[in-house]
Amino acid sequence: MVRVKLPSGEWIECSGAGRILDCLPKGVGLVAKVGGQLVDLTSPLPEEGEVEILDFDSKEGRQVYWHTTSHVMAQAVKELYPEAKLGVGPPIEEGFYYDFDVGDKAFTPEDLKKIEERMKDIIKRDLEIKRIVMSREEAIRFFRERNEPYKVELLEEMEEETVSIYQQGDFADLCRGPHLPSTGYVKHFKLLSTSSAYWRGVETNPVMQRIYGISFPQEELLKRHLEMLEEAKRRDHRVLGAKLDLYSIHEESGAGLVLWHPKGAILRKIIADFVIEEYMRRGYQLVSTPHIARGLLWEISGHMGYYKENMYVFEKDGETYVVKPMNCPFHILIYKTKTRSYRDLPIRYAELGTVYRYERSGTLHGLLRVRGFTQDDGHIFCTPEQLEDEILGVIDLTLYILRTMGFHEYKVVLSTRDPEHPEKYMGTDEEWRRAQEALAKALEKRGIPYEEAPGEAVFYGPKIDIKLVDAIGRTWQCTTIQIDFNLPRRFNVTYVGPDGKEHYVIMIHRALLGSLERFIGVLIEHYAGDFPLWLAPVQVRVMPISDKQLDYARKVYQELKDAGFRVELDDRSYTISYKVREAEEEKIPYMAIVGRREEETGTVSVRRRRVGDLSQMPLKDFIEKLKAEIASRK
RNA sequence: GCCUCGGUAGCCUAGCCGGGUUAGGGCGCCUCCUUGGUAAGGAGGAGGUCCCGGGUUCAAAUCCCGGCCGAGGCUCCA
Repeated sequence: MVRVKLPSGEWIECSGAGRILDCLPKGVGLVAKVGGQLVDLTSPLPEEGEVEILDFDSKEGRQVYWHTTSHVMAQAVKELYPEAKLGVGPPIEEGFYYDFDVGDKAFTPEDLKKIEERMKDIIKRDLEIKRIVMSREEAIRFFRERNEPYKVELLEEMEEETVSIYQQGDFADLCRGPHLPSTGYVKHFKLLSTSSAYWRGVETNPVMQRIYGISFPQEELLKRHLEMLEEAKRRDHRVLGAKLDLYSIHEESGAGLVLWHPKGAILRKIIADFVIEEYMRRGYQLVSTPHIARGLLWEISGHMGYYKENMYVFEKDGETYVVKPMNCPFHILIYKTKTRSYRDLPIRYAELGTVYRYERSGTLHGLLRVRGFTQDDGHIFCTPEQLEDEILGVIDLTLYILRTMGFHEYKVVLSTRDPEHPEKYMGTDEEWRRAQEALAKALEKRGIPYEEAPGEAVFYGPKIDIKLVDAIGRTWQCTTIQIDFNLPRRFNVTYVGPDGKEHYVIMIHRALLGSLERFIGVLIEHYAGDFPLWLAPVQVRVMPISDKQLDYARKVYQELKDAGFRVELDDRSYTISYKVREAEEEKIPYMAIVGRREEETGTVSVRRRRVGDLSQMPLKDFIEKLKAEIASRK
């Protein structure tokens, strides 16, 4: 007797020698979980114990669904282009892809249509998907016969002695599985894009053609997903950035170098002022350091060795200089101007430091990936005992800032060292143990769920990365909190302990917004350009109904300006409808409309963007209303 | 850097496949009329190296080759 938990939460009981699938109500479930292990619904029912059935509402269910769709796509491609060689085809965060070696060919949109048609046909055939277990040797022979060299290469590098192959009709793929019971399980799908990718992501390897797609069990879900992709396009910060007149990037001045226009510059200043003020409140001291430094500094820091490719280096009078790619060495030099006692620690330096890093041209992307950017950088020098409290402080500060900026959901990753290869890392075992523990404990104390990523730490220390989730569910990496065992040694950064001896400080690098450029890019997409009042580059536009009210409009404008608001006057001789339409499109939060009636009563008619007319009110009341809304930062 | 796709006025875009009058439209800009009460008032006008170079042709925005630039990916990362 086996207890089976259905996706609905309901339990049923099964027994017998059949497949798991046979005891389920028709159409229920995509994959099963037995003893923590995902298995095919077509696998035999265990004799006893519990089986959990998963459907598309679970992450695992979706992954299996997408994985099978990728096999269906691969089968369609093989049927249409028999010469295509299979690469790999996994499910991803949102959908799936499959890589093919098709020689010089590239898939066109018309090819995708053809492939989609063939996929529909394969789904209609409702081919049974069979799991076949064989020895690795057998599998190598199998794929060699089928002329699939990439599969053979994968197999030759595997350590397992037996492997599984999934077969549907004439199509077979090396695959761990599990998969859906038959191709008919795939319902609604769409091939989204093509690109090239190197075999196994290595530049010297052959180029393969990748096709991305997505699938859903209900048409409605597919429709919604495609709408979400449209929505993401609508929010593109590069389009909005131009439309809202925030910034531009020019061929003449260089790719990846941002020119902030008045409206973008003010947005940048509002954000910068906000974070600096908050830093000062929390015990940071502001420092400021130059844009260039002698090469010597970067020799000491080690960047000349392992980071040289990314640095802008130049010569003057036979001396090498470097445009700074980081701020930390400067902050260290400031720290080192005095002998520091443990009583002086922690010392927290902050700087909005503009750094320059050479990035390959293909990687540049609007504001999200640039070559010159301003980090909201900070370095904390502390003792090992202080580490946990400092991390707590940084986490609290980060969450406060991100929440204020309108982000309420996060994904947190704790990157730790690879326990198998401690020799790849700087610092002692004790330091690593202590640091990793401090990071984990701080997260736990705040009840923040996180994912641990062993082996993902950089060589100089463990780190916490915070990815924020935006209004339409996409994640963006901004915040990083890193512990550094390397630079204190290279620069001999120490403090005198209670024992009268010198000890290396613990150094924490932290950038909370990451960079102003990237953060503003994310912010534009998050709000779709429709910023809350406290961030809006223009908060109010005063609009006279006709030229007869120009004098009164100027007076209103001046009073609002004197009250400290970011205000504009639309003194053009256009109709009010036209001015309203334009202000709405420019996403200006408030319109102060003044006509004869307002002039006579000393009032303004207030219109809130996207809401409409809020009716006439005394100018004083409007000012109070604005002040309250700005103070709420909502 | 590599692969794919693209490049027509400040911006968006038709024309390109099947070469053939002065390259068409919209926004914006300028001038004039209009002074209008909450998402486009009307008329007129200016504005183009059709990315650049070469080739094919009687004829090239259109076809071919090379280059430059951009976008989407790969890779990397804040």
